[in-house]
Amino acid sequence: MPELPEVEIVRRGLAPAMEGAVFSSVETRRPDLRFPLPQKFRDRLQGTRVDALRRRGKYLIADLGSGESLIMHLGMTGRFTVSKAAGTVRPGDFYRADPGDPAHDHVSFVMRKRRLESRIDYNDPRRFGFMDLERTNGLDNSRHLAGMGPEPLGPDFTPQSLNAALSGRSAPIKAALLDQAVVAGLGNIYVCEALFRAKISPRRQAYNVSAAKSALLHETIREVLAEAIEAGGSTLRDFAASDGAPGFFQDRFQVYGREKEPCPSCGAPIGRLVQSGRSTFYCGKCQR
DNA sequence: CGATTAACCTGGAAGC
DNA sequence: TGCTTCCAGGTTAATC
Repeated sequence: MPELPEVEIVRRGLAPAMEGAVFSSVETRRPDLRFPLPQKFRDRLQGTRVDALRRRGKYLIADLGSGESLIMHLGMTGRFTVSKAAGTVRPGDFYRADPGDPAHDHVSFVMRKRRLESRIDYNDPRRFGFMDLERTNGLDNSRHLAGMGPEPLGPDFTPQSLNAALSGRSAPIKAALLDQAVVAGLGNIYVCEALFRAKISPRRQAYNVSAAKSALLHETIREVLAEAIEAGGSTLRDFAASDGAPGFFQDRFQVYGREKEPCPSCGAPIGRLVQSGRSTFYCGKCQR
């Protein structure tokens, strides 16, 4: 579920509980998620302060006072929920909207900032998510972040940089945009939406996207991501902000999940095809 | 080297 | 109702 907008919504929800707070308790209920949890995971977190919680593509990164960073990825079904810690709550305060299946609460943190305690639960049924610890220094070259493309909402993502990244590639533009090395943070939904807005066929080979179309695509990528963040992300099945609130951008999808419905631009039925094993939704008439 | 596919894992929806 | 099959927001190791 989580592409860049959803991860950004999660970051904004976790930041008040995590930034400036210390891990007072770390509980793991299994040794691994997608990968084994790092060695001495609890020891390296407990008592450590979080200086900042940031996002890089679909990754969440908590920079710690210890000189390490906690890297978190939500995979497909990862979800963080923030609630007040047991013990500090008053009766009726312990409200956790839609907690999901507790069988999949794999990691829990208790964060303490002065006298305020927050409980953070990580729930992930499919366990495609992971957590890792790396030195903050040189993090951009760590195994998870090395080779990652520019942040689409940042200054390094320009019409020229996108055009250059696409120029050497013969893969379909759909596949190229899913490659995190081209631009960070896009997933299946927002690639479909951005290509529709730019009226580019998902089948077109990346190097055949003209400079003018690259510039338009650059604009539609930023536009669709910014609008999605503004709407609180997209909730298809199980995405929710860390306070349990759903997103609303799914109501504004123009093509994603709308096979056979009329194209909002020309009225022709929306098509679906499978590219690199994933569904692509598009308008065969508008997108060339 | 770049591109495509299979696999990781579970749950929900659709089909029979 | 119950069983089977298909599909899902992501990444990556293996194969072409």
